[in-house]
Amino acid sequence: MTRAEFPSRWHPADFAGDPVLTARRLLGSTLVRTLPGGVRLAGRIVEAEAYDCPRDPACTAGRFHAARSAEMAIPPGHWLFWTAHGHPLLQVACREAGVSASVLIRALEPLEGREVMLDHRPVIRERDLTNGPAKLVAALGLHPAQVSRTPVDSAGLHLERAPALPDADVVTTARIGLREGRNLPWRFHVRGSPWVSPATPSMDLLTLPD
DNA sequence: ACGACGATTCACT
DNA sequence: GTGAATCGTCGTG
Repeated sequence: MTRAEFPSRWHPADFAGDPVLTARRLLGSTLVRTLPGGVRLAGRIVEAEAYDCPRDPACTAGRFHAARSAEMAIPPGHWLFWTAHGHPLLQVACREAGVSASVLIRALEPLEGREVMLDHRPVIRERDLTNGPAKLVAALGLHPAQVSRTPVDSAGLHLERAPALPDADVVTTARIGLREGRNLPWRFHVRGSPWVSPATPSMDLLTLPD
């Protein structure tokens, strides 16, 4: 029963460390949603960001994370949803329970279940299907109440591990949509992928302090 | 109870 | 590129 499955899955214990390293390492892995009937919706992770309180200005300066006790209580390796502008965003809790650290999955390259995803989220241009954090949640038909707080190797939503991408295939940039913490290079995406979020081009050229 | 504020998206110009 | 919609969360009264 405990023999390794192939392809191997990410397990909760894999998220006990630094969310920045984890976000980088997650690129290339596959996010799989298995519908009740057994149909698989899957996408390759091509963009991810890290959040890491309290050293993260995006959290501390703001009173934001501090009071979201429900999110902070989530143990590492479990799914959670941050909401912004009314949209639920899929993340994985990192470090340890009680600490607000996480990886935000920002974009996918659709691999399986394209028809169903298009049904969930009708779009004109195919590339708009999953090229944003709230878009991929909609395309996969994820509902926070059902998924939040479940482990990353759950039957309904799990992660299939891929070999780490070489540095040459990864672009590191500042995070998107923040006021504070813009100087931190905590966003990663697959170089040249047409499936990353539209905000990418300008961010690529951003100069980061050392 | 009320108002301000986004870890976004969409429709425009 | 600019601006509006949107709604749950959080701070204040």
